[in-house]
Amino acid sequence: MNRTPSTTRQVACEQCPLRALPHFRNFTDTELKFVSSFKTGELVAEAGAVILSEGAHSAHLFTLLSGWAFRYKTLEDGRRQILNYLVPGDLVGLQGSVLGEMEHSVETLAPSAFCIFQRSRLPQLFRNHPGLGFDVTWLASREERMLDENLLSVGRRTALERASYLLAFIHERARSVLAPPPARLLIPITQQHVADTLGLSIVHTNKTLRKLAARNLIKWHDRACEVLDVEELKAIAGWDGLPEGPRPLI
Amino acid sequence: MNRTPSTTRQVACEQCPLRALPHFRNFTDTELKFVSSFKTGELVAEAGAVILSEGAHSAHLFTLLSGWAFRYKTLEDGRRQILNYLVPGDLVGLQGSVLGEMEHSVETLAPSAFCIFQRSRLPQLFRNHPGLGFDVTWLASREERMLDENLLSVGRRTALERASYLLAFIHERARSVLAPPPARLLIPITQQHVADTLGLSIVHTNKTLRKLAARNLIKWHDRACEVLDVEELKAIAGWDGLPEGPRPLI
DNA sequence: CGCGCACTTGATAAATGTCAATCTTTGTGG
DNA sequence: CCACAAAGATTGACATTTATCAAGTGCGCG
Repeated sequence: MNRTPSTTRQVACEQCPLRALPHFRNFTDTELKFVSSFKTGELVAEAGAVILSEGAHSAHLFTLLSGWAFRYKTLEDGRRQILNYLVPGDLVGLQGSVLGEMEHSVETLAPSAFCIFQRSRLPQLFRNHPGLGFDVTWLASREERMLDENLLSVGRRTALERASYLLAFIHERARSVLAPPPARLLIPITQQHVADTLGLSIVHTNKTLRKLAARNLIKWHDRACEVLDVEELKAIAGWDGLPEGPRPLI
Repeated sequence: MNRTPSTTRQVACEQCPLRALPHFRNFTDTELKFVSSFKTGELVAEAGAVILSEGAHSAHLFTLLSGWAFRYKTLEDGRRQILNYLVPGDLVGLQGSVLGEMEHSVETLAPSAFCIFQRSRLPQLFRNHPGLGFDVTWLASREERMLDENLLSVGRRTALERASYLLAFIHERARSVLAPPPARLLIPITQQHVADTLGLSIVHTNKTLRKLAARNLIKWHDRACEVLDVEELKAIAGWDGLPEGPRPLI
């Protein structure tokens, strides 16, 4: 789970395939130019790579360009809580700005590429591009809303509701950043990931997922989950879905 | 639980008693002047007042000036999850910026006063005072870190650990914004609040709190909790405490 | 081929929830 | 000043959910 990632050359933001999606708001040329200069490189990693590590200092912020990853924290005895998942376009590492030391880790779920930004240039971003500064805040606020919902889920939903919410949630997030919606969307997670997100044991998670599968709402593949009926999952969880207008991409 | 709050006249930020505390970073005169003009009024409310309501549109941001409050979400059938607590200096309402509609509610726990800001003037803040813009992001990021820890707690800590963490957490936060540390600090919550924060039933919460009381770590008063031994609570939870450097106050 | 990892499953244990009373404190009205 | 109501806290008995333990299956890969 700790293979070394590698850094490669930069691809210009102006040609970023993500940016073309309707999901992301249009940037002005000036903004785009700055973001492009803000980006200092790319990080390519295979599945299971730890990109950021709890307790470590990191000089970087990352935006997931392609692939899948997740944020998590652990207790001393190894208990792990997954906090959220990253889909392409998600910015991560901002939390470290508060004191420089990361309080959570980030690990990839699949081969992934990240854009690398220098944390030290953030003040410059705020100074020269107030609109982008606002966007960063907007993204932080959006992450907070997702955490609120996850907390509600773990604290107050039943095991079946939690699992339904989680899979619907990830599915919706991934859908929104996939160019041509693929025929089948396989979420590359194991049941251990699901368990660590829901705050359940792996055995109980398995039994819960089987119930969803028995109702034809999901299909479990090897190390991957396919959502067959998002609407029914959302209904079980009592969740309305993500309020999605276009969002900034930094 | 729904008494009408009332709005009163403004008190200048330059004389804000909070700002004098070492806990808050110093602002330049220009920054202070802007913040003061950014503030358009004050909201005074008694205990149990709903300041922001899930689903509603709010044109305002609030900073808690004095008192206590909490953020929460509810499911349709009434299950409630408390997301975090507000102590003086905390900014709330930013989340609504993402789409205008609040996705959580805010309610007071004690007689409280809030500074009122116009959400519509946020862009001006970012444009004219990049440092303050960065501060807003910093605050959002800090809130996210607290949520991460709460989520870890609810998802992976045992009932006793959760209760220990929560009380130590609230106690530390309140301590840091109290001018002369008072001899006794009474946290004005009911066991129902604790239950809704920890994701436990009220009965089990009661039994858990009694264990902590039996060990002389806390003392439960009428509608209030007094922490007697923070360090031991932190040890039980395996929590290191808040990394507290000075923070901005907006 | 055999090992490791993910996934399954049944039996049992432990944690937590629900129900139903009781008790205490506080506030209110007579 | 007392009676009473309401809200919060407490407790025991019991039900349900979830965790743990222990095996097994199947598949991919060296």
